[in-house]
Amino acid sequence: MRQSHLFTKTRREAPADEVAKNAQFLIRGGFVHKEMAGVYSFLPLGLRVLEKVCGIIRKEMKTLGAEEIFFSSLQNRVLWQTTDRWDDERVDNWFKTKMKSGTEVGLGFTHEEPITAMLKTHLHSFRDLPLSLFQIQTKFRNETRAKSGIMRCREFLMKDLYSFSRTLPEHEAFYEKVKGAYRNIFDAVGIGGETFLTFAAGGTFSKYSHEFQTVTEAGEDTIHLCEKCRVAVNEEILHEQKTCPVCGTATLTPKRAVEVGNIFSLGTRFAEALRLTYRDEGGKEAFPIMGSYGLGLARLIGAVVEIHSDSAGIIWPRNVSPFEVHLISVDGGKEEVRGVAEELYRSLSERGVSVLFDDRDARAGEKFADADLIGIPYRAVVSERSLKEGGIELKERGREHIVLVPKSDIPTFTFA
RNA sequence: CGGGGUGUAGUAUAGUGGUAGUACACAUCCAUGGGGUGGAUGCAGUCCGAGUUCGAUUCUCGGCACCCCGACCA
Repeated sequence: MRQSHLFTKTRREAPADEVAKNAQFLIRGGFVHKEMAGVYSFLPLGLRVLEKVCGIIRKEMKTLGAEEIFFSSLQNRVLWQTTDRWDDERVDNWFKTKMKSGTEVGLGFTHEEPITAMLKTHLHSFRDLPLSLFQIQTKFRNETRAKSGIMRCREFLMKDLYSFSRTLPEHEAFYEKVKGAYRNIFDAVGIGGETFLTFAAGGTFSKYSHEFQTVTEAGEDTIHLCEKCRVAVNEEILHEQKTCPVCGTATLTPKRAVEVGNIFSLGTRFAEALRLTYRDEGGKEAFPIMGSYGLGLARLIGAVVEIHSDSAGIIWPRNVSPFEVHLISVDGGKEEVRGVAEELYRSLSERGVSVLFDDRDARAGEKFADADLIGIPYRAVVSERSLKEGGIELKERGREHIVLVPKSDIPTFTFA
């Protein structure tokens, strides 16, 4: 893409009303736009990052055998009354509104109810199980206080996955597989090293639920980390779990962290309340055992920015970068320099390399500063100087080392 | 939800009970062309409402919005 066609502009200064690094860089770079407190829209660069993250998630969901769906945001009040989750006394972060008729509807903050209810139409036999469904969809939560930039929003994208199993061992096996899938996702987006499986408050059907907490000062939870086992205990259950659940040590280090994902065992609570049953091998009526697995996309992106950035801007991990290469033409209007840059842009594009081509009529310093802010991992510079020295300069974002690639290598050059 | 704070141009900020200033951005021009270049000219603003006052962007009250701390976070 030509940067001259990119409608977003970078900003030199961070907005006065953002303190979180993730929001400051994402807004300065033109990735997102703030609509109101806790509500952010995605702009072209941000959307490209989002699509990369979605791609990584979809791949892992596919490996799990989950099928993708896309449910509505508007929710039927009767459904949620059935499970006793409509009352504001029970769930206080609902956004509710009314139809013209006066009938109340809710904006979904999660989707156990509608998905369970839908399956009454499609799930009848043990042969239909196990089954897992996921979506990447907008959730609404009426937070009393939005904070930490894009980390705690009132409207946000969530990947939510729901599993339906016949037996407890079958459920537990899937639950463990999801842990592995989540690990792969965090590794792929570049926060695997800072993200820890964390034991948190369970519920009716299990002693614990599991959270995936990414250690960062921008987080709002406190976890107690066992450095050896690389698992943690959420402070909220520290009164009942004072030691590492894996090795038993009491030497735990408190850390600030953000919950990027969580997984729950739900048992038959929703299936029973909504009367979702199937016929088992013996022809008897049975309830499927459910699990629910969430992953906040904006939080994930926010956490990546918090971890992968320096004073100049973002340093995107390759897998989530909006483009693979930032090609900068420092031509000052000189035809021969521009010609080489255009040739390189065409050559890379033809080979399927995604390139942000800074073809703007701007000075070198401004282009470099923008490139550092936007944070694409590879930077290629074509200039009169580089051509005189023999070719094109290549540099990795976040590193000082520059290599010179001969112009003749352009048609075949690949990034390591 | 409790406590605290802030609303001035597209952005970041200064200031004043009496014509609102600076920087960046933007527009035009000249010079320049490897780390946000120099210069000239131009465009653009006091959150909304009420009150006090001869006069309010400034003071008072109300509203709205935003931020921070805490509580909350199926």
